[in-house]
Amino acid sequence: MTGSKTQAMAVSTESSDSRRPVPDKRVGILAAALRVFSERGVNGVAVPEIASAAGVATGTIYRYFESKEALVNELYRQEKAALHEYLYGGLDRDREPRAVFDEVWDRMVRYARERPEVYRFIELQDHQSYLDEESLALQRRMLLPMVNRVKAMQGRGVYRKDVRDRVLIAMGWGAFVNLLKVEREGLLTLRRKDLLAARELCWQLYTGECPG
Amino acid sequence: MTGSKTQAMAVSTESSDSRRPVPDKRVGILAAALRVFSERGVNGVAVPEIASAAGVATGTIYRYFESKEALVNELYRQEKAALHEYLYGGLDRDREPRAVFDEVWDRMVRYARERPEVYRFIELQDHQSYLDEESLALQRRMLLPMVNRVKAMQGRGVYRKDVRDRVLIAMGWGAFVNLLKVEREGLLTLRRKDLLAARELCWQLYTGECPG
Amino acid sequence: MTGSKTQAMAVSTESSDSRRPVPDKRVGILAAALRVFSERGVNGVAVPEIASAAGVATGTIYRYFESKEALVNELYRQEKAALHEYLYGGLDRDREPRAVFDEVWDRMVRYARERPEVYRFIELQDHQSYLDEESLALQRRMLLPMVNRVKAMQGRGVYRKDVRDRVLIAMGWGAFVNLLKVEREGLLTLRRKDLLAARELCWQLYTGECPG
Amino acid sequence: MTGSKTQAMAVSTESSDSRRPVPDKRVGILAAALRVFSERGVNGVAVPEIASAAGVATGTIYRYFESKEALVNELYRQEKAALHEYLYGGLDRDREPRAVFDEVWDRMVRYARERPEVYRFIELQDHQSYLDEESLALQRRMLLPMVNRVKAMQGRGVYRKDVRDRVLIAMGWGAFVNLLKVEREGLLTLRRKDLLAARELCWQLYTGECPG
DNA sequence: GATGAATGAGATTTCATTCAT
DNA sequence: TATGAATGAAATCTCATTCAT
Repeated sequence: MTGSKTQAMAVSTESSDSRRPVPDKRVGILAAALRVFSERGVNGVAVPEIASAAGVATGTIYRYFESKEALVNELYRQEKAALHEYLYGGLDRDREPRAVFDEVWDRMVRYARERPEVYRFIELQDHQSYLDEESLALQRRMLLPMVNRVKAMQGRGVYRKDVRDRVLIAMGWGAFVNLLKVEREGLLTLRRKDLLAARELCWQLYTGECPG
Repeated sequence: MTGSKTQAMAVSTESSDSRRPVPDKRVGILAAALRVFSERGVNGVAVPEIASAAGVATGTIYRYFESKEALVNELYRQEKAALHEYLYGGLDRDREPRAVFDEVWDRMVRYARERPEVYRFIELQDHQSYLDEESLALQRRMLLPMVNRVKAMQGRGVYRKDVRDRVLIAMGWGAFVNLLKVEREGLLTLRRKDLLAARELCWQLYTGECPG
Repeated sequence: MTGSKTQAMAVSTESSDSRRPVPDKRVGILAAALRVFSERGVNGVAVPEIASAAGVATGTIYRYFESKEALVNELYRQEKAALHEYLYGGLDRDREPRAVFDEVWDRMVRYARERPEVYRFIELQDHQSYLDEESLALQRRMLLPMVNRVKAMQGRGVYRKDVRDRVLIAMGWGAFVNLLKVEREGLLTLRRKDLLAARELCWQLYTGECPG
Repeated sequence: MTGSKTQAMAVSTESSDSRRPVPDKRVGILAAALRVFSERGVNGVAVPEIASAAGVATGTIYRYFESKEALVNELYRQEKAALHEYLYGGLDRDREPRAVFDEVWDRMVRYARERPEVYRFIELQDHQSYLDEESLALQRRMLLPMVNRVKAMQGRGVYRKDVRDRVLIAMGWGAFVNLLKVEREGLLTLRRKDLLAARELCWQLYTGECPG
């Protein structure tokens, strides 16, 4: 973990010594839970449904997780961390601000396309009552690097200073996430052009630059 | 009781001296439901909890609503319509675009301060499975005037044209709503200055204008 | 009550001194209860439904009857007694046995046509758990005159002696009542001819006579 | 699928050595439901009571039946079919009409002795509102062979022709069933002699023959 | 007396969790 | 270890009865 190859390390650790063609029941359960939770909410899904979505018996869930609540928390933390890693992992923060911004935005879009359930799940409101202190702490911890990045950019005169860092972040994130939500609800189909325009918009929102 | 007064009596008794002194049990139930739903989600609240929040017995809920589902739909439609009315009711759309924009934004903020549960409830994801066709139709119908307004502004060269109307709306609304959500989660406290800055930001987002 | 004009007496008592165009709420409630009970069973009807069928408020039921159970018992006793009176009241038992038999049978049929709900209600099984000791006693008491009549007819060599009185009665009554039930279920429509044939059959059942 | 053994194996495993040693929870629930329904009516019994009569937990009922209504229908169809099979199964209809009649009657009596709850349950009125189209169709279908038998006997000059087939059946069945009902109500105890006499009576009812 | 909204105990049904196999 | 039937507490909904007007 000392070097720069975080991702590579992770991969080699993963594949370790024995061929693991079956990605472990625990993983399958979490994946299935993510799928059904993102569709119908945490409270809207019964444990046996998670089990059958995962192709295991109900009881098996309880061999891997103490309770539904524990499963929800674990899933939340895993997906939150994975998203964070996907967005910021191996990011070269020394490049041009705009390039870094575009890279992160593109990763956000790519992730939304690859694993749309993740955003749905993370933005769910109805798991709030399930989340334990550790999950809430993670939530806050994950925010910090973003805040620091924005602060730094403001300090360097790249991002606008007339709006507080957290306000900028909240609005930028909300704009992006709601775009996905609206598309998911079928009110809008996002084409390549739209996404580029939205990226541009967001950049202007952060920096205060004008179009054109 | 011999003359014509019977009716008059009844009427005068009815309207008495104050506006709606009895707020009606139905109204109380809806208000209580809004409160508890916005806190723990629709699936997270049992009917007896709604009842006790409303100060009535469980059975009373069912005198006013066919089922929990019917209650959720009615509440959704009521709040959606009330919000819409609050934001756009009596709005003078012929004033300066910026003045109209500011007015709507200020109403959004004011409503969020007066009735914070409404945004929480309306933005909940977990009532989606409860919503019937009528509610979904309302959802779509409510969007139209907004789209038309944006289209008109784009046509008049006020709002930027390089971003599709629905994309603009989705991002603007998402930015605002997430600001509230983040505040609610305790990650941020919005001061007067922040809200004005956010308004400015959003205007720039719509128009493409530059700060300063 | 000393004379023979029982019926006339009853009528004159009924109309007494004041015009009673409204036949008393109590009577209306019992009538409505009979109607709905006979259709959906005692357990299948809620008290407010009885009330609305009677055109009174729910609470009014409880001004006239202590409970649903009390209402059921009263209705049962009233209808059982009324049926008994209709079938045997003022019957001249000294006429030809066959004439008496035909008369009773015809009354049974007439009553079934005039007030079909009565048979349905009385033959219901699901009020058994509601019936109190008094109702059960009436049930037994009502049987006695029939048993005595059959015994007398057996003694006079009119009805067959090779079958016990109560067996004869049970079978005759069951045959008649099931005929009505089957018609009610829509499996059969009883024409005049069928009813005469059934009467003949029943007479032969009681007496052992042959057709023709 | 190369050999024939797969199936053969399965079969021999299936039938093993003893006749259905495990009477299956489903069967137990149906049996318990029959018992309690026949005593207090379908509407008079709550699901937990069925459960405790069956020696299972309440929730278990719902693993085997979709709803109380589904349970009632299944039970109804099962018992109706079983009764029909018991009465007519393997019957040699080519024997003397009287012998066939006696055989069926005796089976009716035997079944009433072995499983008295079946008649009680089937003749209940208060499950009518529960019965679905399939059950009602079965009801009608089950009647047909009886009607055909009676028609045939009338054609052969065995049963009387002056009474319509369905009227004969309704009266005969009603006579029998009410005999049982009266006995169950404690108004009568049926001895062997009574049952033989009743059988004779019923035969005469069908044929028009005279006693002696 | 009459009303019918309100009540809350009880009915039906669901579901997180356990446990015998 | 995995299974999935079984469990019973809790959820949704009904209804006999009460009581303020």
